[in-house]
Amino acid sequence: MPKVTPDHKEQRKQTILDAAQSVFLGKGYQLATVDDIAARSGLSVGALYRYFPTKSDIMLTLLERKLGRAPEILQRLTQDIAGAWPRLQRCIEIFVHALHVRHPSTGRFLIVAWGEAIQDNTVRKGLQGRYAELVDYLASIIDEGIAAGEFLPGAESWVIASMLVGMADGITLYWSTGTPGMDLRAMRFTTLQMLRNYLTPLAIREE
Amino acid sequence: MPKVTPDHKEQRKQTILDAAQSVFLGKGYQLATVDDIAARSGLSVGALYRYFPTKSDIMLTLLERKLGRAPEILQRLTQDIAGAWPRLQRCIEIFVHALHVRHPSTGRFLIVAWGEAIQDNTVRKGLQGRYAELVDYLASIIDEGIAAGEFLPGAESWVIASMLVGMADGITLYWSTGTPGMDLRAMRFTTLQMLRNYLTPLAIREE
Amino acid sequence: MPKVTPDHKEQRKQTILDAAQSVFLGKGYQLATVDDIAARSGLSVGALYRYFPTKSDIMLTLLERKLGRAPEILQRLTQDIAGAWPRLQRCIEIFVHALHVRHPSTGRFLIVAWGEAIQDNTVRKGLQGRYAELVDYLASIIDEGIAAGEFLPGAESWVIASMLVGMADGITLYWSTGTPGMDLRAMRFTTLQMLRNYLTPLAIREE
Amino acid sequence: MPKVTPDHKEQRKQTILDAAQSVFLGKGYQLATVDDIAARSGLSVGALYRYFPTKSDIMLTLLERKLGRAPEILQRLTQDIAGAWPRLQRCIEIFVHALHVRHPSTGRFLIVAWGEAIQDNTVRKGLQGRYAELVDYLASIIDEGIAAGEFLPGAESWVIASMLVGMADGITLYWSTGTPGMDLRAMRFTTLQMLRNYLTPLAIREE
DNA sequence: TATGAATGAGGATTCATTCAT
DNA sequence: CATGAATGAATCCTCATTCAT
Repeated sequence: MPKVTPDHKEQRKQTILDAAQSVFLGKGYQLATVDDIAARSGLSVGALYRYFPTKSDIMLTLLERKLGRAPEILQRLTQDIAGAWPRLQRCIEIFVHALHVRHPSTGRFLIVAWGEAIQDNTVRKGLQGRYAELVDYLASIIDEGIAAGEFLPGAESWVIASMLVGMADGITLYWSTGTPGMDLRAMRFTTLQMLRNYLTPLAIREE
Repeated sequence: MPKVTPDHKEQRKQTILDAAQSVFLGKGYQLATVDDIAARSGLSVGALYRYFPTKSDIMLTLLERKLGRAPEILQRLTQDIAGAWPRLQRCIEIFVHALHVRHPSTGRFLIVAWGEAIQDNTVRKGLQGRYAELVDYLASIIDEGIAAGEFLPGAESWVIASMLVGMADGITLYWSTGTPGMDLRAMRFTTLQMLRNYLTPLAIREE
Repeated sequence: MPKVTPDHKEQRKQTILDAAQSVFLGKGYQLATVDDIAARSGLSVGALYRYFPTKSDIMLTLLERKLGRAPEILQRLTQDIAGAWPRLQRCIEIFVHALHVRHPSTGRFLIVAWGEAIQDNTVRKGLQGRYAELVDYLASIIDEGIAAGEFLPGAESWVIASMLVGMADGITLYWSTGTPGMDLRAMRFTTLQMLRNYLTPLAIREE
Repeated sequence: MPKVTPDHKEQRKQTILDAAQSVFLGKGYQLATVDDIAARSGLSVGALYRYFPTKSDIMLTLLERKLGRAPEILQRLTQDIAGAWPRLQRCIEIFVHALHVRHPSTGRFLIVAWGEAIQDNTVRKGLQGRYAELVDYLASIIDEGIAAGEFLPGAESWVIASMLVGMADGITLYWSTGTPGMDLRAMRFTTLQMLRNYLTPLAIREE
């Protein structure tokens, strides 16, 4: 009789992933040892290898769960909002909020992942996939706004979305490493201002 | 017996740094071995250690020379341009140009450096310092524009500059790793458009 | 609750031994893991340890059952044959037949056992004991032939028997590993020819 | 300036191989650790890996040098002997002599190699190749004897040679592990006797 | 100065064995 | 009795750094 097979396994995996993340955040992937992870998770090395065949798989799973789900989550949190502009606005607020309050560690993990992306194709593809999904979603919002006559007709949705995601990740790099003098709130405000200026010119707004 | 003291040493250092960079770009810092660097540079490991006391020092020097000089270079290339807007415009063009044509490897090195920044304070400080210098310079241009009545009086120069540098680095991450579907030219165009809309509202432009 | 005590245990043991043998034949003893054996036998590792206290014990039991019984079996199959020469002839035929048709895997197991004999005294003693028993039995046949005037009086039975067993095992090594170009039938024929020439010289045969 | 490149490297290799052999003879290949070999050779593990890329390569090289050269050596030692029978006789004497006096460890190494042959194709091929070469050489002697009218015309040289080599290796197994009661001298004598009886029947001998 | 052989601690991974359920 | 998760010592191999020549 299997004692716990159903979710006991999932719990263990999660324990390991949590331990791994916290170790990775401290020393990066390469410098983190499997022993470190085992120690932090309270398991033995051997046990760890029952759940992940390789140190690399831990990283990959972490990547998938911590970063890969971002697009889906963002979508879930905003899809019910009416109006392209409010939805876009909400996306940006969520990003800032997440960075600021909710998951400050995710930012650091993004950096660790980028560090590995240089020599690990799977990691690189993972990050690029996440990027594409985020851009797609933001672009779809903008397109919707254009279609609804809410936004400037000629706006290049994909370009704008790319810039937003790029800026988000760039800012994450610095913010997550404690760069002094960053004012996320002001950046959010200015970004929204610029977007509004650009997407909804006077002509439209006045209607 | 006489020769080799003045800049022969500097040449050797540069050879090593070049070799190191190309190795780092391929496997990252941790996975690159000193033997790799020695082999690529055509020198022996022993020789290498005459110029750099530690593998880490190679990285640090590289960081300083390849990334740390960016602010200074940007400044040198643009300081003589008259007018805040043309100068700002030029900065963005230079960035895109550098990414696109001139130093495509610098982008990858930036990623490698970020990977190390997680656990290496010196690297982190280096990256943050570069960030601060770049932001300072861009902000100074904007401030100048405001002072000259060229830009919107209330614009928060430091915030805007932060956003620009953040976006630049974020885009660099993806671009340097060959993310498909990125249109740097269009991004540059749209960025300039947005900035212009924001910084020089109709009221000012009409004057 | 009642059942399983008499020979159920023996059946289990046999299942395990069969599984173990087939695993050993594939990767040798050292490389075979207890998990391998458990998997092949359809039992759990834990169950396996109820029947054998140690991986080593599995090997030892296997050695005893698969190799150690050979002398006894050979004896049983030939003891009723009248005449020393027909009996000797039959022994050689049985050996070739076994190698050829019946138990091709036994040969490979002999090799595995020899591999262990280097560092395991018990295994070594087991193989040497089997050797001694086989030699003893063959020598006893020859001695009988001499006593019966069937064979050359001065023949050194133990020496000849040793040579036969040695040759048998040597040939087994190569045959069991698929060495190309071995003609067991011809070897059997020539061996019998030589033995006959040697043991029953013309003088005797003509009588 | 390379300090010692020419044969310093070969010397080191030999040192390592000697150490490895003595370790292998004691615990077999699998149980022998690289640390064992390093310790016995007086070198560090790291040094060892400068000369052999893998533990397995040490084994393979050893196989080649200690066993693979046997056919060549046998040939060199006997090729100048006139007459097929004297040459065949000498081969057998050399084998017994080698086993007895000169290289008692080679026999044990043969066993270790066989133990690996089960799961290592290269080792298996090596042993089979050595076998084929030895058989070929002995068969060529016999063929020569037949051609010269010295031996029985119908003798199947390859079969006889196979039997001899098989017997040699089989006997080696037992002898090298100290099996009691083996009389190599008597075996040699009886083998020669049998061969002579078989290959040079009275008809030929009387001529 | 330059060389590259040597060092040896450290890291990922395996596996015989135990034991709570 | 059976299960299979857990343990952790042991193994192969790597690599930054040193130093004799």
